[in-house]
Amino acid sequence: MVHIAYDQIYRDLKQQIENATYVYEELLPSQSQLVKRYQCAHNTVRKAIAKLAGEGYCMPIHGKGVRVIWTPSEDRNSFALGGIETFEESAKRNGLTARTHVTLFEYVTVDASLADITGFDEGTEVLHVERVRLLDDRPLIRDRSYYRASMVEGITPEHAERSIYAYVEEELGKRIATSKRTICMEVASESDRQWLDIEGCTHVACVKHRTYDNDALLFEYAESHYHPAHFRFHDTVIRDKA
Amino acid sequence: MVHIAYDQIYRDLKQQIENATYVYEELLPSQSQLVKRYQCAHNTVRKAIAKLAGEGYCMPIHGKGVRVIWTPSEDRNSFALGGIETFEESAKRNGLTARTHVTLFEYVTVDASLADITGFDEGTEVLHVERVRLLDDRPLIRDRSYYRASMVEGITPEHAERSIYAYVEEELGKRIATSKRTICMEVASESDRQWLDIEGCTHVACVKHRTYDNDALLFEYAESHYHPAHFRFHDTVIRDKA
DNA sequence: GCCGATTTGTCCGTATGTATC
DNA sequence: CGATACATACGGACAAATCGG
Repeated sequence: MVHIAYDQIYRDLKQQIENATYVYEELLPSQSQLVKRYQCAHNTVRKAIAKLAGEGYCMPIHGKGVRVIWTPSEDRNSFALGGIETFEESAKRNGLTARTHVTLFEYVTVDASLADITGFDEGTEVLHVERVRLLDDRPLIRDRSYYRASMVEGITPEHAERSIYAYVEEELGKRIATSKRTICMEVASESDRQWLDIEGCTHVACVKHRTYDNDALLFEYAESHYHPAHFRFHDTVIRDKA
Repeated sequence: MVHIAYDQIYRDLKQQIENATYVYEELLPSQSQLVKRYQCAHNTVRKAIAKLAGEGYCMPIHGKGVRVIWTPSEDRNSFALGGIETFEESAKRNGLTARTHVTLFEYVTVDASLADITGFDEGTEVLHVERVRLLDDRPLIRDRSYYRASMVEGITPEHAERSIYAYVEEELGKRIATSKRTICMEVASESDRQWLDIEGCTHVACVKHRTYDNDALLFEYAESHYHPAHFRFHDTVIRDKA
């Protein structure tokens, strides 16, 4: 007997919601019906529904059913995982072409203050990379990143021009797994004014994140400064029943 | 036999991580050990760990163990569910007192353009409330909200001065369940300049959200405009294995 | 208000697959 | 290769909420 993965059921239902097979405010077939349809266990269906609910497609109602809360206008597919619009998507949305410019590429040793900011232990060797992202030659995002040097061996500025993640995943066989972020607004700094095209903007959107590799060890700390007009974030919150 | 809820295990482990019983980069006891300790099923332990992982406390590594990735400096308790710092928490963090001022309280019928923005059907009766949140008498957040009128019957401006959520949950017995958000930066509008203390700021942080009640029906649409210095958001992203 | 059918929510115990060491 | 540890799935049981008669 071949198992139908919960992920299959998840993708199937997701497509049917986007297809309008099941529409906004409608109830999905009951879990027991889905169990029959997919010839699987109760828990397997539930896992698929939980994933859909976490992405804002539906919402289970105890004793009643699972209601669709997704509308066609929400094209969440165009957003990458995590909710923040990627640079390329922002480019596409605005009909522009994207480019990356590396402004700094050097190895440093983490001191006390940098340790506090980045989360790397003092004394750790890290690669410090600064990049500017351009849309149609307008510089709109500035990244300052620190990578644990032992995890990006053999990397060159050319890799940084393209995608460091791609290098790490494809060349080194590592996987980026979990990321913790803080989003806030910051007063535009001198460097922001120097590198970004933010005339008439007093503030920039700032995303700070710590990223862990497939071994759950801190791999990267980064701060991204966005032109206010080029930052968007999507999210779905499910409230606890406590 | 009394069942030990997965939520108990979740809270227990969470506390032990915050207690430094298990510390950063350490592996938690294996799931089979936890099964013995809590006298429960494998799935129950897994559900607790999944919840912790979703909140950035730990990260399971296939074939290896579950690693703690939480550090004491992350006081995520001070943030309410959902990652956005609440008004009261922001007040506490800055040692200030919070107050709410209702600037508008009227019933309207949803027209086409409002329907597009809010997600309510055209013709729906909604309560339009505008409020300003003050910290030590400095106005820093402006809310424009639309509530489905049939879901907030009997509400008064006095309720809005305190907490509409509290009224809805305690008086009407409704529960707010799921919320979908978009975060972006917007150019400060005339109203923002009129009501908020944002001198020297060209932009405000803007959070738009649609909230669904315990019946999974759209209950509220709201836009909150934040003073740039008073907006913070926390998040943990877990990457798919696809 | 009560009862019974339906539906979601939680948990158990077991089996098997897969990655790490 | 074997032992360990996480990942997925099954089938059954019961609890809790909803709804209609």
